[in-house]
Amino acid sequence: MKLATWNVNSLKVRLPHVLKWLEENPVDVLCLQELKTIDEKFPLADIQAAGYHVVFSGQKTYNGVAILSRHPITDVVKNNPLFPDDHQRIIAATTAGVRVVCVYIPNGQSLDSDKFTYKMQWLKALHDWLKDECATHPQLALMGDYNIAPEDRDVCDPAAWEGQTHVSEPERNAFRDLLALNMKDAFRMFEQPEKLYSWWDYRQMAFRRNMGLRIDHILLTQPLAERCVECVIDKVPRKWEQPSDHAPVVATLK
DNA sequence: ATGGCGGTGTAACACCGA
Repeated sequence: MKLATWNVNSLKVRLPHVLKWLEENPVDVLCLQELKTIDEKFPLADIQAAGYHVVFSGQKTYNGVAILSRHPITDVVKNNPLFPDDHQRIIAATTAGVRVVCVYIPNGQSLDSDKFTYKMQWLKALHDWLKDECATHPQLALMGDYNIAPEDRDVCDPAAWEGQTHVSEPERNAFRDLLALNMKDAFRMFEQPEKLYSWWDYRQMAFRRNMGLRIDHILLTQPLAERCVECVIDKVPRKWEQPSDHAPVVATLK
């Protein structure tokens, strides 16, 4: 069984990429972030025609998340019940026996901004909610765009990023707090190539120069971690025409 | 130091992302 996550940066623009990628990578579950579209404009028929069940929570212009699955989807929750939020950044559901929590964690902009305060409050509320969710659902996967590079080895140029959002100690502490809910970063369970990232800026030919960050993650509770045999970042669709700036992350469970 | 690029909304540029 394969679980994947991908920030598509506009599903309207990236639908052909998603369909092509799913054809080549028929994963069981795919979490999407940054749909940037209202629910009325969600390409439901195209996704269903590709053989997927789907649930989604969108809004105009920003944010928006979805869960696609080859298996029936039940018990859908939109947003964190502990954190009233105008942004559509969380959708959770049960499929194939797994509680899938799809997140688009706030960017944070800069450490002295109101958006950073929002990010940290959002992360604390996520932790508090997941504490209960993990107890209720022992087989839980927290997947999405975290906008956090957990360690310096997840950053192309740590010196250049110092003092910026995504790499700060408060954010990294929040990431460790999630791991402390007895979850494993699937990517780090295995030997990995050095300098492998999941996001590269559109500017300055950052992808060709591999100037990236690893900010998209799959965290697995212990029972799922025990089943996990591989976790990869697929850089292939980042090379396609008009790509998302993020690459999919894929975990394989036995 | 600033803006690079790309998407959205809207119809020339502002806002946002990371």
